[in-house]
Amino acid sequence: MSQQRTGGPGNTPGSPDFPDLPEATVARLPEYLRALHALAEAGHDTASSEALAAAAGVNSAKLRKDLSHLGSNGTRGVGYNVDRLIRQIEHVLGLTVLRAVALVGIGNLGHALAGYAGFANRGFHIAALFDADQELVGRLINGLTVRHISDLAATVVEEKIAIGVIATPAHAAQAVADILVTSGVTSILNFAPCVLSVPEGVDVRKVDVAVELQILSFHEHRKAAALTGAVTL
Amino acid sequence: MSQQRTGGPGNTPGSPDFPDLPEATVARLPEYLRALHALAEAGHDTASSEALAAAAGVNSAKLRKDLSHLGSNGTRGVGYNVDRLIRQIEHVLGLTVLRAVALVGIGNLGHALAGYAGFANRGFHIAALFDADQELVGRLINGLTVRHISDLAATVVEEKIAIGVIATPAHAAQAVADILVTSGVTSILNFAPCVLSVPEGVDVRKVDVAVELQILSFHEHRKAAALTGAVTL
DNA sequence: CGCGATTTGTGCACTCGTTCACAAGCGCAT
DNA sequence: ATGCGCTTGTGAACGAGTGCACAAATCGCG
Ligand SMILES: NC(=O)c1ccc[n+]([C@@H]2O[C@H](COP(=O)([O-])OP(=O)(O)OC[C@H]3O[C@@H](n4cnc5c(N)ncnc54)[C@H](O)[C@@H]3O)[C@@H](O)[C@H]2O)c1
Ligand SMILES: NC(=O)c1ccc[n+]([C@@H]2O[C@H](COP(=O)([O-])OP(=O)(O)OC[C@H]3O[C@@H](n4cnc5c(N)ncnc54)[C@H](O)[C@@H]3O)[C@@H](O)[C@H]2O)c1
Repeated sequence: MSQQRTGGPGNTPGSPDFPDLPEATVARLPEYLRALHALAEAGHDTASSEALAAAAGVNSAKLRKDLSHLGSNGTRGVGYNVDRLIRQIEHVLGLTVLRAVALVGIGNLGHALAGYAGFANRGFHIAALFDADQELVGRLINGLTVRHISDLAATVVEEKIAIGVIATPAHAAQAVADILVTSGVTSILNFAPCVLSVPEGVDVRKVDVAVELQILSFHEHRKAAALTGAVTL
Repeated sequence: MSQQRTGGPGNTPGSPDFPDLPEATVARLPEYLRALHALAEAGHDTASSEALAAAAGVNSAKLRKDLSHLGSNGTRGVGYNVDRLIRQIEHVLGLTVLRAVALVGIGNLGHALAGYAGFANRGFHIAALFDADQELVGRLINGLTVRHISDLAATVVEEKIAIGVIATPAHAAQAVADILVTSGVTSILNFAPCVLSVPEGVDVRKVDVAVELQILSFHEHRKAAALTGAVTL
């Protein structure tokens, strides 16, 4: 029943330190962060909303409004201080601590994720790998030993893991989610094509490649129809 | 500059055959499709909006409204005919033809995608693999030979490929996108963490795992703040 | 020190999406 | 045939998100 967005019990409408942002804004902050890192690397130490918006692929008015939600960070007539804004966004996203992640299901996709360098640069540390297959348990992947799923609970506590990634087949995903939640994980990223049911207070996000392709397919279909339609006109 | 959503030139507001759906609805149809397949496999040949909504992880009113956009497909007092609805949604999404996909960048992630069985069941066929690395070119992966990126244009035409998937490092993604577009691809799924600039008429969708984790991180941070806040209260 | 060029922050109008609540429609049992 | 219970389809109210357009603020320069 319960799924995705879950407000806390008290549902703090906006603590002093924490301006509780619109969800759409939250979803774009990581993009801004990436764009800012790119600009910083390119030597800019200041960036206008126009420049930053272009780098992040959004409209500049939207970017300014988004940033205004985290307080005034820019200087009129000048733009935003790149380093300062990076720190600001990282603070808001809770990326000042390196977050430990558990990866469950070390198959095709799990292997790729385990070997992905892009996590470390973006605030995450894969702390442990799990699988149910005894063939895999004990194997070393990218410096980490695959552990049996039955060790998950202990490891989650030990390594202070709050985020779990599910890369198992769909039929196993709910069971894995239950284990994760029971072990104390409160955020899940699910690659299996299925709906997960989790208690309130646990956040779930889903990545489904086939869904993305199907959305593209729809637009392909529409474009083709528009074309043949134009011909018959 | 131009990016994502691009209406056709004539911008058909809604052809007779094609009710041009709200984008939010389009994004959910694949979920409904998956849920329907699951129900069909479980032996149901009819499903109420309530049941289907639960299986797809949405609210039933939303589901009914979404489906009403593709015409009346249900029977009052009974529900939806599962098989009929599957066909209907597949038709709307343009999944009645098996769509050919080109995969570019056969590294860590590309390997996983190339070996993914989940595409075939959901309307897609990986028609060709490309990489710039001569070491990889010629290698056989899951029954497909990796070709050099310079062969892309010819292959796209030959195999009638309209969708490209980019799984190269970010610094190569724009160049690859340009090649894809020049070759005639009109839809791109981008796994590289960067913004792509494409001409109008080309659709781009992006999957960024780190972004998903960062959004989860935000909510983790918020949950933690709410908790410590409650303690000090 | 004042002025013009520039860029932020935001009020406002608008579009898009969600949810409620219920009338209309359907099948079944009697 | 008629009525009853169930479920769809949808009008209407609401809420979230977007984009425009401009006033307020800052800087550099003369
Ligand atoms: N391979 C891809 O590129 C890709 C792309 C998109 C989505 N996915 C999805 O990701 C998931 C994994 O895909 P894959 O190709 O890696 O599959 P896979 O079969 O290669 O790997 C699945 C792994 O999960 C393990 N597993 C099974 N049950 C388990 C359990 N109860 N606890 C712990 N581990 C368990 C298996 O031992 C196996 O190692 C699937 O749901 C798939 O649909 C994969
Ligand atoms: N590995 C993951 O799990 C993962 C997860 C999320 C996102 N990503 C993203 O996906 C992309 C690929 O990741 P990866 O881990 O597979 O990297 P990788 O380095 O293992 O593979 C990249 C491949 O792209 C090829 N390539 C480079 N330039 C090319 C060009 N111009 N034309 C064609 N091919 C070219 C390389 O030869 C290599 O084979 C990256 O952008 C990464 O950020 C990866």
